[in-house]
Amino acid sequence: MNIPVNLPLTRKLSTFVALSKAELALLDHLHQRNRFFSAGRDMVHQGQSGQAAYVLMSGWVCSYKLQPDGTRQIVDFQIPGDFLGLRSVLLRTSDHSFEPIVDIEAAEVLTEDLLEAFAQTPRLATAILWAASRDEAMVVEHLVGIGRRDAVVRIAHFLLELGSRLALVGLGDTKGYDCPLTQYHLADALGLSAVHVNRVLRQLREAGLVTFREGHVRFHDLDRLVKLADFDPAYLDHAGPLLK
Amino acid sequence: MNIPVNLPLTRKLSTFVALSKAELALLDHLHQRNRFFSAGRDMVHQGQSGQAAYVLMSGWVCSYKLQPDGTRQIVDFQIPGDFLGLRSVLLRTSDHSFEPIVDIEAAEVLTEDLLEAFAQTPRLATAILWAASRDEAMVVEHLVGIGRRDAVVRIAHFLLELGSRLALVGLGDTKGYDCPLTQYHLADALGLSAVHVNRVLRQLREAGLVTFREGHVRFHDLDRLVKLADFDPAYLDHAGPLLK
DNA sequence: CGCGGGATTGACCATTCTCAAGATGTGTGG
DNA sequence: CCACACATCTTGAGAATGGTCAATCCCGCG
Repeated sequence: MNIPVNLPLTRKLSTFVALSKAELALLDHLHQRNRFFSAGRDMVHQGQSGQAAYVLMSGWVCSYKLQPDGTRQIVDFQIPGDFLGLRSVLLRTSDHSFEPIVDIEAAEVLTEDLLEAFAQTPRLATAILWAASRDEAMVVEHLVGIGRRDAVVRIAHFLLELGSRLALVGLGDTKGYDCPLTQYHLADALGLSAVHVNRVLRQLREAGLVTFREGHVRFHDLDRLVKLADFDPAYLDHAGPLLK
Repeated sequence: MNIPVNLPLTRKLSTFVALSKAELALLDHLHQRNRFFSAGRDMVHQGQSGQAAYVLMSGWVCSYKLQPDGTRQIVDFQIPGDFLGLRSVLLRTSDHSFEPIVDIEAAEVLTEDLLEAFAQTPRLATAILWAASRDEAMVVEHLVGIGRRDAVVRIAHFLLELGSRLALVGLGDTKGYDCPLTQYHLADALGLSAVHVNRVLRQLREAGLVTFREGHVRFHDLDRLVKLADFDPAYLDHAGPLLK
């Protein structure tokens, strides 16, 4: 019996807790029921029916809220290794929609399996709750960004945060990463207009800091970019206590 | 043995679940260790030491994050009946600070007491998790507001949301409510400058919609204000499933 | 070849910010 | 009781960040 350690979720959690063989096997077990969703077609889990959560295996998803006036605000992006609708199991979910940005593969996690896993290994439960708490910290950081950072810093910060998250699951490094988002996605996430996103991206590119183009993000001068964005990945690490 | 039903938390939870005598007593038990904090003096629970949560009994608190450049973003306000640092018990807390806006009274909740209460009455646990989930929904709504609403709608929406929350614990009605916030608080919460907050408040006042003055908020034309702000309290109610 | 989604760019506009000057009110020390 | 410091609120003038509208380009696809 071989235990895959290449699942993105496993990889992510392993960064923070050294998981035992049994725990790895349990995680693997949670990844049995794979499902596929098409880009652009909303996969809304709401209320009664949405008793299941998913772990994103490949592809990108965004969770967003639509305004009465037609504009939308993207609350968060999910990348491989992230949960979708975890809160609808643990707590009760808030009412936003999920839209796959590209075709995705996701493992359906049954509530009962998850709870059983929790009961069997408290360490795994801790690790998963850590992940949930990290998601929350990201939403808060997102709030701060929109409220108190100008467009340039906002976009720089966003690209760096994505990079950190992707690196954690092996989908990026200090050079850059693949990124299927359009400039419209950035605009909806960052509270800007697409036109202005375009202008700021050009500015960052011409300053030799970072390129966002043709599905790739390339860091040209990571140090200067980090300094410009005042990027401190502390809220993503959350290391400390959990390593015990 | 008398069971007080006037605790703000009890009042809040009762709106959504009919609590039994035993559950009411348990809630009462959670409110034994009262503590006081002074306005302006940060009560930061971070990491190791902060194993306790509080239930705010009276007064207002805000949770915020400081930026490297000195500006701050207020993430949320807590009013009587709200938890402070609940996530540091259930999950792991993110790293923002708490500051009492006025002198406050708060009941310290020990982790063990809370977990015991959860074990004894699943219904109470559900109710408390509902409250946590509602807090999260508010942060998301806050994010949407900053990202996609202009200053007038933003402020109108904020004042209405506060009104709804306060009404739930008996501290306000459709006429208005007492509110110790300064215009600087509004600015830091809504991602605006204090000067502009002032101008918008004047505008709302002169339009005969709402007055924010001398520690009071008065709704002059609630219907028109709700319409202007596109205010839909759905995300605050979360009724439905929980009433079963 | 024509169409549609995304990216670009310019010109102009407006919401919101910054700076600055007062006004008002409250608490403290003299 | 007065004077002063300090916090809060107000208002004006000018600047700026970011938005809207509109045209164009590029490219993959049926």
